[in-house]
Order: sequence, then C-alpha cells, then structure tokens
Amino acid sequence: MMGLHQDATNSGLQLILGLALTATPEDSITPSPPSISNNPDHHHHHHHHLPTLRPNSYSSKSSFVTSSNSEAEPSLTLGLSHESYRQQVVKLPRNIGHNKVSSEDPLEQTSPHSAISSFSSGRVKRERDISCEEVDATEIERVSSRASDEEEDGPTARKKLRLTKEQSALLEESFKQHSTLNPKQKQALAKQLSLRPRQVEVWFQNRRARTKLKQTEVDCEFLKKCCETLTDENRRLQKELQELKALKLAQPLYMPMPAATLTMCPSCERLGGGVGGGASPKTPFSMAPKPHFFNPFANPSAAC
DNA sequence: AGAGTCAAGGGGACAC
DNA sequence: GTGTCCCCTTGACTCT
Repeated sequence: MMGLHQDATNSGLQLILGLALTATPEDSITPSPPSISNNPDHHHHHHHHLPTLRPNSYSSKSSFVTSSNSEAEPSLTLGLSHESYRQQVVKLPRNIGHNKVSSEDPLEQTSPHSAISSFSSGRVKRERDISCEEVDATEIERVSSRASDEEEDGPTARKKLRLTKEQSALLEESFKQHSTLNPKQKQALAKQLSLRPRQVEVWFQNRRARTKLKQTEVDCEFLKKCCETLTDENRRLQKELQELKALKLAQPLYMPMPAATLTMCPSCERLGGGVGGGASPKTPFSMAPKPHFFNPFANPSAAC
C-alpha cells in the first residue's frame, strides 16, 4: 500500500483507485518467498495440532507445530480448548523455560535484552521511560527475579510485549523502505533487534494494518466531504430548477425569455438555456461553480 | 471505569 | 504441503 502521506495528497481520482486497489501495491512488492526449510519461524498457520504447553505465550504458533523441528518437549496438556490453552500458557513464567526450548534458531534463545522487551509486564511503563541501552545488569537481575516471582504468582494474565523505542524506530525505518519483508530481511531484522522472526513478522503485519486503517479513515473523510459538496450542489440545482419552473409559469406562452437566458449554440443553432447547462455529462462530480445559464462562449457545444 | 493501543492468536486465501 | 498474507479478534496494558 502506498504511504499515507502520499495517499493523502492524492487527487480524487487517485483516491478512488486507491480504494479499489487496497493494499495491492504493497502486495506487489512482496518478494516471492523462497523456501526455507529450516526457518525457525516455521509456518504459524497449519497448527491444528494440540498445543504443546509452552511457558512462553510468545512462542509462535509455529513453534509447537514443527514436529520435525527437534522439539521434543513433552506436552503437558491434551485437547485444551483455545481459552484454556491461553490460560495455561500464561500461568508459567515466560523467560523461564523459554531458553530451555531447543531451537535451531539462536534467536529463539532469549537474550537478556529480549527477555526484558518481550516479557515485561508491570515494567512496561518503566521500560518506556528508560531507554533500552540503559538496561543494565541490575535491570536484568530484576527481570530474572521477577520471572521467579511470576512463577509463584499462579494464574496471572498473559503478559504483553512492548517494543523498546529503539526497536520500534528500527522497525519503522525498515518499514519505510519496504512494507513487506522477505525471509532474509526478516531474519536479519530479528537478529538485529534481538527479537524472534515471528515477532518481526507480526509487527509488520500490524503496521500494515494500521497504515491501511489510517488510509481508510482518510478516504472516509474525503468521501464525506465529497458527499457534502454534492449535497450542496444538488440543493443548489434543485433550487435553480424551481426558479426556472416558476419563471416559466410566470411568463406568457410565447413571451421571449430574457436576453441573458436566450442562448443559441453557434454550431447547430439550437436554443440552449437548459438547467444546469454548465455541467458536463461526463463530469457529474464536477465541483467547479457553474453558470446558472448556458454560456455559449464558454461552452459552445454543451447544448448539443 | 471505559476507551484506546498494540502484540499476538486463529483462520481463510493464495502462490508456489 | 508450506509459507506468507490479510482479516478479525483477544487480552494486557496505558491513558484520560
């Protein structure tokens, strides 16, 4: 999809096209995904298996799907419903056990940095206040101790990841360059950000969705204005029509019309003076102010 | 307390 | 069959 700043400056026609082709440009630049068999961010979809209980809710769906991915972690639950699975997932500490998950992806091994950014909970606000480079050993220790606290917390709710400013900035920067990522780019970015590829992918998906939503809002505003303008124009034309009808009734049958309204097309010599004669049939949405009466000099053939 | 934000889950569609 | 996308939704968290 085009960037918002670009779309916002589009003309009406371009806007209409944009509406019809939502997100297509974005898709068009999506590189054909090469097959990466050892992609640690393995397909997150075809995951109709029963979920293996993982301590980390941020383990992508794909993580427990990849049976061939050397994950021999025993399943602690069978046939959990969606909700109960979520409940189970959040009961366990996130950064404990996450590292013990054997993964071919080194990125799956949560670094202290990502442990903080990915599994913060009550720390979110603090995390925003402190920049990520300020994450020192004390902070890491605090996180670790909190992890053990969480273990004792029992049924706590799922924790929410908040990306650090630096992570967000880098992701934004990357998004400006391409709104979609190929697997290599994703891997590289994930490594750079100490995030899992799945998290990068999700961020881009949500970012695209936000862009689209914003564009939709802009489109909506534009269409509202169009509607208002057309309503006004319609009102004006209706009024003009009424005036002309009244004028016609008030005049004797063969009384010549006022000179200003007597118009003749110079090419076919037919009388004009039609209602709203300035509006071209080809431009029904023209917002340009129109003359109330046909102007043969401005538009010699409009009456034909 | 309720609205807003945003990372993530789940599912369908599609290309290869 | 796999990987990725979009869409919709959920739930944790923040803001007012």
